[in-house]
Amino acid sequence: MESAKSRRRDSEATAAAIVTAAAQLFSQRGYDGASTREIAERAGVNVALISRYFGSKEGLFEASVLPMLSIKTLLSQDMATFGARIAGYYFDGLPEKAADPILAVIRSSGNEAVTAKARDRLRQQFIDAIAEKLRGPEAKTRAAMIIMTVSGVDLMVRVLRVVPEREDERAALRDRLARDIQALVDG
Amino acid sequence: MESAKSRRRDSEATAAAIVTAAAQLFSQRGYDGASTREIAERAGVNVALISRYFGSKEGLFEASVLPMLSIKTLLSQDMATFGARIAGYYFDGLPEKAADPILAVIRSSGNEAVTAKARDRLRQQFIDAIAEKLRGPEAKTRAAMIIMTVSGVDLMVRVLRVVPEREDERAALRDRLARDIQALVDG
DNA sequence: ACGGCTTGTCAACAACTGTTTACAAAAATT
DNA sequence: AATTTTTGTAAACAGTTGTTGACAAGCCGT
Repeated sequence: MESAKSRRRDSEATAAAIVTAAAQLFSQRGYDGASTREIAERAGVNVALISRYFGSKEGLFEASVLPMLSIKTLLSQDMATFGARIAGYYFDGLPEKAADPILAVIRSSGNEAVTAKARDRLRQQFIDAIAEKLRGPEAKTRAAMIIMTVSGVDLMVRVLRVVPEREDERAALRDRLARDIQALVDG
Repeated sequence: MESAKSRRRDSEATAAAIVTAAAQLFSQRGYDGASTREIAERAGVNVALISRYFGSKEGLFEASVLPMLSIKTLLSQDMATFGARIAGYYFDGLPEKAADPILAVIRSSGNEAVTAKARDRLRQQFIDAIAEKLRGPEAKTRAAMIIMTVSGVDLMVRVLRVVPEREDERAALRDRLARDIQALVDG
């Protein structure tokens, strides 16, 4: 993170620092927009170490963003409150700077090589993972609808930052979102 | 479009060719990913003409992508079939190469200057435009839900190309999408 | 304290970026 | 027909990109 001079030499720690910085910057600027030099600088590390530890920029993307593409934590809790939890995540004080793998994938989608890698993981870790948790008919279809809706929210709220200005309108949208997603969960 | 040599000199026509090529490439690769040289090459035109006619790359983005950010045509028809038309648009033979302004904005979202310009237009031309067409309570909220859902579909289908492999699953998803969007339209 | 291995630094590379400048060719105007 | 204005070309610019190779510094077992 900071002052590499003072830090004792530790390859694991520096590699981890690179991964953390990369996850943030890929989320913020996308794959092409985030330069290796900026990543290295934020990690308090020399640029050349990216090549050394991850082979290439693409290798770093795989090591930093792809492993985060999962919503296991959200799925591990009670599915009866899934809609409310999702809606709350996006509308109740979202952390602006935090690394968001969906954000990273979206902003990197101009790069086909990167997108292809994310695609499979997205299918497994999101749609299939959700479908498994659903009871009732058309589980796969409903899971796809959920992920489409959620990613649309992600897109509007986090990527484009198009949200209602008035507080009551925001609350209304959050509640509606919670209800509609929950309806898809319940079937 | 092609062979500029043979074409008679016509500033309007060449400017239009640049706009067309730009709309395609911005959609495909995003703002940063699409280079001025590639745009010029596709338009069959010298790179320097981009600066001459549009001032800068950003000027070209404004002139090519922003004007397309509208769904007036989809809103001008009978709103009772809105859901089905949207669903059909995405699931019945989508044209891979066609320029898609939403796609362009998504893929350019790493660039804040560009995103800011798109934000306002998106609010006006999409959310507000839809809200005007809706009858019943919570029109604005429902409009926001619609645009979130649709953009989520756009994201999954066009950007990440995550769609069900089996034909019947795709059809089920399309029908479900049509119904759910229509439900939001009807209130 | 010495050798060998790991970890980090520095400078350079070739390729590409958006933009500008000076100039040539074509068209319009006189 | 001569001249001015518009339209297009070519080359260069200054900057950034990802990656690499040679080298220095730190750490370890002996």
